[in-house]
Amino acid sequence: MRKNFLFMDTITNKVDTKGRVSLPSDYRTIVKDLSTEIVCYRSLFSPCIEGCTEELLDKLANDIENSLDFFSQTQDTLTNLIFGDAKRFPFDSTGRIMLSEKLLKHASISNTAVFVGKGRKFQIWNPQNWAKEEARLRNEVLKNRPSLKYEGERYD
Amino acid sequence: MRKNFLFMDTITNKVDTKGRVSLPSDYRTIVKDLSTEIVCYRSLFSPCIEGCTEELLDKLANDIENSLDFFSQTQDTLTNLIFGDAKRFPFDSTGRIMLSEKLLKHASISNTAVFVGKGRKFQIWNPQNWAKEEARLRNEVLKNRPSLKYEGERYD
DNA sequence: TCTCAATATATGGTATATCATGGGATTTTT
DNA sequence: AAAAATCCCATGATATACCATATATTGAGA
Repeated sequence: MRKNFLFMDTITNKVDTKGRVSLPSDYRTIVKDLSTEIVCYRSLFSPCIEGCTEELLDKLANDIENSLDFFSQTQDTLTNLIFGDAKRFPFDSTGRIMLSEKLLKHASISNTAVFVGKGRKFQIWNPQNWAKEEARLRNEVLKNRPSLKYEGERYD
Repeated sequence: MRKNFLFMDTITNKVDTKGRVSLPSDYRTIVKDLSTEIVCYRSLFSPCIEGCTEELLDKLANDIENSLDFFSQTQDTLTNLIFGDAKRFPFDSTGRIMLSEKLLKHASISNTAVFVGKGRKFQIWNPQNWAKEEARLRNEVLKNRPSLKYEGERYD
């Protein structure tokens, strides 16, 4: 897995009538040396779209493949949901992608989309929903400061 | 195993009176440099058709052959069933395949087929059945959030 | 610190290419 | 000879590529 690339910052862009949005240029440069597309899917737990490089999903596919769990049930469930939903979104020379109806609906996005960096991934939110969610998250963190455990290999 | 090919997304295509279906173009490009056919077989656990590249089945055969795994006996049985059922389905210049009666019946497909990406594999469902199955899976995931953790990365 | 020019990025609109699908012609199978 | 499978062409819908304009960001000079 390539290191030193992180989706960061929060950027607000317009969605036109055809569903086109400019992918923030910072995000584009992350992918550029590999390809000209990004992968998006409906978040399983939030009303937003999630995005990442195909590289990340490819790694997931590999790990599953090599775990000798070709027939495992849990793998089955999750791979169905993630790969079944994920789709490549190529961006043209002007840097736009065309989000599908399904994705836009899931995130309640119509005119405006907010890109929120999340490290190896990013999310796309409806502006109002993101404002609320961010407030909620900040509040939660203040209340019970969670530990960022490194031994357990969880960084989220 | 070749990198960077993933069956993704969910695509709905028609099955015409002759039994022809367009293999989604994204799926075709995955196979194109190798061949012009895809392998399909009846899913062992769901009322759907499964598809993959011949390459993947080849890898499966190899893995079983070289496995010292204690449970490989079970894997062996399952593999037998798959190889007994699997068949190559060539697609023509317009990208269509003709699924067999046996497969269509197993998945209860008549007019419409839904292609569901699954990483290195994909599935073909009856539309109603897939809708139900997807709902079920999403529900299950929401109830008891399983972790898809591999070497510190989270994919969900 | 401010202003203005230069550059990069975002957005709107239009032309072009691609894909799914229907139908007919040709070949193969039984 | 009949049935089935394969191939090939035509078409409408839709996504993609491209060009043009607007907006924002950056940097230099005062």
